[in-house]
Amino acid sequence: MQYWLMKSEPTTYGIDQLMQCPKQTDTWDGIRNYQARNFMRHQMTPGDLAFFYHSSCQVPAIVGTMKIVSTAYPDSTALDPNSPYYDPKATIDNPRWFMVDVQLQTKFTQPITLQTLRQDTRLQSMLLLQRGCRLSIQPVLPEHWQIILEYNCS
DNA sequence: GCCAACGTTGGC
DNA sequence: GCCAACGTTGGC
Repeated sequence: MQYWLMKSEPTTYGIDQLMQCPKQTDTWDGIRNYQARNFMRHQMTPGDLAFFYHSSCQVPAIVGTMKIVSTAYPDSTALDPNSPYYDPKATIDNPRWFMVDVQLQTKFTQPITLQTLRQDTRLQSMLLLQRGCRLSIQPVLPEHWQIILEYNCS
């Protein structure tokens, strides 16, 4: 069982959209970065938990938690010419990109902002906080997971 | 909107 | 396989 952090721009797909889905479950599609894809393909397991992170917005923040509820399978948006995530190099036989299903677990009453995370010296080694880290799916250490969750109780 | 940092592409 | 050029991410 592993912990993750998954980024999304709220103007494209925010936590409220996930909340409104049937069973609060949806596909996490559109990942077009090999490192992020490989995490999904080879390391994510149903039952893993992930932070939902809002990026490229006024207040970048962790806004809730999700559960991974499927293994990785081909990302259909890569095959759809009408999708903004269309990739002409993807084929049925060689899908190139993958996605997983996620289910919303909790939406935090207060977003835990990037600024808050940066101020906590215990979190200094988090990938998210490293200079220039653009990885949109990244592992989170169990101790970091716990520390961050405590912010939701205070 | 700026720009630093990073990832990808493609010629050689 | 190198690396310059280009595209993207994402905080500020």
